[in-house]
Amino acid sequence: MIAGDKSARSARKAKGAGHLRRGEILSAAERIFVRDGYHGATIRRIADEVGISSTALYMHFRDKSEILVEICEQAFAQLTAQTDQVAAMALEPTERVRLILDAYIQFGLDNPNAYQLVFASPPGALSDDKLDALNALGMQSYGRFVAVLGEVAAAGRLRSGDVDVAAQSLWAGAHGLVALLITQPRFAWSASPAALKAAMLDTLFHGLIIT
Amino acid sequence: MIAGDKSARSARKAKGAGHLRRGEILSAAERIFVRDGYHGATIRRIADEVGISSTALYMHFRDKSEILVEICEQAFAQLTAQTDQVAAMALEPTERVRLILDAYIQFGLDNPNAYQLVFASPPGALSDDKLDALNALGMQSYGRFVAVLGEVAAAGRLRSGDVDVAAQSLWAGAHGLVALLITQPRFAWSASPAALKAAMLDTLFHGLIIT
Amino acid sequence: MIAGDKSARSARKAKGAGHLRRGEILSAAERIFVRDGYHGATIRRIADEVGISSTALYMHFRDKSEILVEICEQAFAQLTAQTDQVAAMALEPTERVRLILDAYIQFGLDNPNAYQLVFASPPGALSDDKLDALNALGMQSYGRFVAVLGEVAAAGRLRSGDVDVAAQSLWAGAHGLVALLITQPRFAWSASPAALKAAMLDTLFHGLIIT
Amino acid sequence: MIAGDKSARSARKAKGAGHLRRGEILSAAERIFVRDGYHGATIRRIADEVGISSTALYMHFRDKSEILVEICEQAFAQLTAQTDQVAAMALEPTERVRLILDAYIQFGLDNPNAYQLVFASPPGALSDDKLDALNALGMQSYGRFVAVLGEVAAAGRLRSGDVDVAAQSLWAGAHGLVALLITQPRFAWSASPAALKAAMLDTLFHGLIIT
DNA sequence: TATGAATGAGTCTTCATTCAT
DNA sequence: GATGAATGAAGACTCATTCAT
Repeated sequence: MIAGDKSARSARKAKGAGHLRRGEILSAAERIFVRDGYHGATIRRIADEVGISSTALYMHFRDKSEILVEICEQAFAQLTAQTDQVAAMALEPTERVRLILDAYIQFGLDNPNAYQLVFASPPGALSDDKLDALNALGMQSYGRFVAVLGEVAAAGRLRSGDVDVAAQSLWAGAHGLVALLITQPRFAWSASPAALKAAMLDTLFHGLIIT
Repeated sequence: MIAGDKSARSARKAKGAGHLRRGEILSAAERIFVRDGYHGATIRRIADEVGISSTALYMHFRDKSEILVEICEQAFAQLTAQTDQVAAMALEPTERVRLILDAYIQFGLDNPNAYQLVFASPPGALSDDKLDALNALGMQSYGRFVAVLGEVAAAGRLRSGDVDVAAQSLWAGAHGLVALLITQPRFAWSASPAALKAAMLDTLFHGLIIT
Repeated sequence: MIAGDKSARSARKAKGAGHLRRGEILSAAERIFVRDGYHGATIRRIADEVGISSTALYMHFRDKSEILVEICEQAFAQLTAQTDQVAAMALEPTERVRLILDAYIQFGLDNPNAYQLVFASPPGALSDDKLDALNALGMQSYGRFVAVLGEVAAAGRLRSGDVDVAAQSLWAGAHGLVALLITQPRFAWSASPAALKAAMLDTLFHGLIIT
Repeated sequence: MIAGDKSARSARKAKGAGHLRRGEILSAAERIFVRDGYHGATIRRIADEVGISSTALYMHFRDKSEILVEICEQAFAQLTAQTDQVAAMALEPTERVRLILDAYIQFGLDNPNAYQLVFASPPGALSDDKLDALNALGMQSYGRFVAVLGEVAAAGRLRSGDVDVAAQSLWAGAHGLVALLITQPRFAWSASPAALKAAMLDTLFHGLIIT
């Protein structure tokens, strides 16, 4: 039913200005989610930011969590597309792994809002159903990544034996940098985000991959 | 718990009683912060968990954020003490660096509540003043860590030239693992937290430090 | 229903189209009034049930209460017609009184929705004007009934002296059964509605009318 | 748990002024329920009537339906007590049956508010659990009544064979009068409520009971 | 005739906080 | 040191209704 609803709604909105409003709301919500966190992003504040009444939000989204979910879905879709693109490049597997991670970190820095939503949404914000759905989406991108890393392992270029553990270490390293840069803007970082990203990738690659 | 309360009542005029209450409140608050997130941890729920009226909380803490701050302070104090202890050990600097990071990760896994509070407290929860104070505390522990890493660099054992960048990479790597393990319990981790911790430390050390 | 709509569109300028819609809306509203009560019957739900937009309802009815009123009017018209028909039969007055009451109860059981609306519409739902108008309609049917009962009295067959009091007792008895059967479906009724109806009529007749 | 809660709350309130407030709220709510119906009786209006903030209501009642339930419970308790008292009188069974019904009707006329709440609470107002609980309470009073009517039957004084059907007819008759008098104040009643009550009881008794 | 978009008032409920006792 | 009662502000959400198209 939900799926039916949605397809009906997209059909409706495709022909009119509804699409625009939906987009406006999503980006306003994203902005506020970042600035004030999930609970600070109240329906009223989002509506104010868009310049409409709070009631009007309910014409476009069933409830508050639907806004959150949609933002995450968009972000994940983008991430997966980006990962797919890099994974399909005609390059050495090790280079592709590095590019994927590079793009991942860059994505996090470019979309701190969505990134935080996905990786640090507060307990209770989303129902288990929605969390599961979101997790499944996240797995798509991660799956691509592990596949390429598998190629590296198959080529005998992985220092550690276990592909999964290696993948999780790389992911954790990338995530750590994104997360800290986002949540600790007051920290006295000693270099630009780009430089820190490069340093982190160097570290992880020296650490894990035989070049 | 309620029974405990009552038995304590006979001794409530004893000098230390207020202190005990404060401690009870702090640990109750910490428990709930973890379970329900910052916004889920309401004054009433904390008071119920302790077994006192919500009004009574205000006899011990000026407001909700003060509870939060105190939890963070305790956590940081513990972290700093632990870092100091390791830093003072009679070991090779590289070994001390590794032990510090190991203890850091372990601390995060053991105190996910406080850890999240400190490194992912929702925007708006704390005033800028309090954030600054907390940051200063955090710097103590971080400063110890950088000092030891400086010894490593001085011994020419640092692959990268910049001590600060190296420190930040190591921190980010450690933080990433803690953060993901805490916030993604649904993920299909391929090894135990301890094993993942070891793998991450290996990676970071192979990557950054000349052994 | 939507398909039906579209096929009707070619003929929409035909005189009766508006009338059909009106009827559709009324029966949808009636259905929902029963299921969800007056306040549960929202404009949107009615519109959804019909398969049109909520705005479209306002092309046929000035506001929500107008729908309510019209349903009641229809019900009363039906009740009056039915009463008239029985009252005109070539039967003993006592038999006609009984048939009228029988039909009244049956009407209530067959149209619990409308019946409740008329006899238990929630305060505030209707303006005083509309209530007066509805009352006047109700009086038509009641008037017919009293007239026939007058014939019974004229024939000296009424145990009690006062025709009006007798009429009101009979009405109350009939109403009581309808009302309880409608509002207390969870009660452990010991017989079918039809049997209870017969029992109630027997009681009232033994009680009031000399046979 | 609910039971535990309640007993704790009564214990708390028993010693202070809370009891008074609770009572004030209940009677204010009852007044408004009558005047405006269940949905018209909003938390805010009730609070205004009492002269407190709407928030304060939640100190005394978990939610709106709890107020409703408590009113009904009180009414039922009163009704049961009254029925018990009459049922235990040293009178002929037939006289006791009549007195019970008389008191029942009088109770409805004296407490139109609670009466309507119990016998015409709108769908959706109460959860099934609460409805069941209320029904069980109602059955107590009804059970007493049926017992006395059983004595009448045992004495061979019941015109109809089935005690249950007879009881339900009597109940319906009594209810009908109460319901109409309450909901149709605009009707041109030809006698006082007391007179109509007497007439109704005469009718029902002539109809059902052999004197 | 019909609609999508919008709105202001209002729903119940929960929050952190205060005050008299 | 502790409490019950209270409150104003705010939370998400729904309502009947309107208006431009």
